[in-house]
Amino acid sequence: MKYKRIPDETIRRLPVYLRGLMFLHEDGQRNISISKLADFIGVNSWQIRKDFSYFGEFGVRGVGYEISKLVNEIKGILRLNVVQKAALVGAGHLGTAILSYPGFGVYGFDVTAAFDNNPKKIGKKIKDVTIMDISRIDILKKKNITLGIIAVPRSAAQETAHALVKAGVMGILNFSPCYIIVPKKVKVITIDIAGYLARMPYYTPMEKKK
Amino acid sequence: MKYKRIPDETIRRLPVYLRGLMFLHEDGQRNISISKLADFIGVNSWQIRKDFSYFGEFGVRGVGYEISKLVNEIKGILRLNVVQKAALVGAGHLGTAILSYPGFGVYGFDVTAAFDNNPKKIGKKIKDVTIMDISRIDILKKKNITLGIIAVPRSAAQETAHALVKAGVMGILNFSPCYIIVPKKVKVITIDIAGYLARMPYYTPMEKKK
DNA sequence: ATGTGAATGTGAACGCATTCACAAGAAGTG
DNA sequence: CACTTCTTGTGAATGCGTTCACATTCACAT
Repeated sequence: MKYKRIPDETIRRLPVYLRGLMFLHEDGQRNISISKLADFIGVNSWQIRKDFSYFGEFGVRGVGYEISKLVNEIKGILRLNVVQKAALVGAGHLGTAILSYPGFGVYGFDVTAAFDNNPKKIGKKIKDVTIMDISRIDILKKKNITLGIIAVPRSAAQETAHALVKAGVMGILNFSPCYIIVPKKVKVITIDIAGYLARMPYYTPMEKKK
Repeated sequence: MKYKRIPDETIRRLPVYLRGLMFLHEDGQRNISISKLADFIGVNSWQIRKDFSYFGEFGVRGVGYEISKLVNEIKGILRLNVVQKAALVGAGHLGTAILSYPGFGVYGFDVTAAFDNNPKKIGKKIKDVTIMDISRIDILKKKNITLGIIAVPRSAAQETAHALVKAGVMGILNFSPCYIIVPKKVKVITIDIAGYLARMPYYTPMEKKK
């Protein structure tokens, strides 16, 4: 394999592959061919093969892949083979859903800290995590937490991001529907939940009224 | 303007532009230049201009854009200028968060129905929406609801999708971390919340332990 | 040993989206 | 009215990612 720049799109797809493989493994499957995997997760087989080829040869020609090996390889690439700790800011409805969501654990994440600025919420426990006052955010440094999740109202998003960065966070998952400014070294991924739905009507032309 | 196929990526970005423009309008701004808008939402100015150019000329050369006009144009393209009704399936933590989330209203969506299969939840009200038993999903046809939001556990996602399609839904926003099979005419967008976070460690190399 | 079938891995071709460079148009100034 | 400045709109170039076609490798059967 020659060296080639790895497309961002490939990185975006790796968690999808990983997820599918882990579910298959849970169901008791041990080996799989790419075309079966492709059908299971709904992408093209050549796409998966190409994506893997950037990182090495994980399968055996003519035979297929050992799922557990593949899972470990992808985890290694994404650095998910160690537990990654994350902190949540904003314990509203969305924040609560995030703390209760089992999906993060699947990828090896542990949301181990939560903050809010509403005194009524401070001290409450959601799934083993006690909500702390936002002023105590510096604790992240001590706890060695480098990932932050923003689930605050839009108006507070920028200052929250700033506080997280100051507390040593290197990656931010931002659920506020706005652009936030951070130092270049910090990676931000913004998810505008409603924005995804907003594309839908474009693809689903209205039924005509009869 | 010659006709050109419209890139999917352009459609993906339109809600981002729309969101930014609406917020600026709320703040009292009436006119704007693309470069200002680009700074505000964090993309390149030529990207926005190119995206707009697929649909026509919305601005005045040398002058700029009238925000309200631009908002209407984009809403028109995305078919968001009429209220779009959506139905939620799964009233767990995530479902509750979605029902309470103000962001959908910004784009003109109204989540007007909610379903669950847990008898304990049936009849409860969350933000004016009463949760119904999933068996009553056929009501969507009568109510003319053509968008569905899936917030059920992964194991129930496929059957939920099937039920939604049978009830006449043409677009599905799927929060279950799995691929779901639907007829070709139905548009599915899957959001694996944790999957976004899973990319993060790749971009944020671990700090070395000292 | 040899042939057949099955699956992987990858260079090359292709196509699409981003980026660039510049023409076109509007307003303000002297 | 000429000139400058500002900003939009777009054809063309570039570059990146997807798709293809096929060489490669392994297992198994005979």
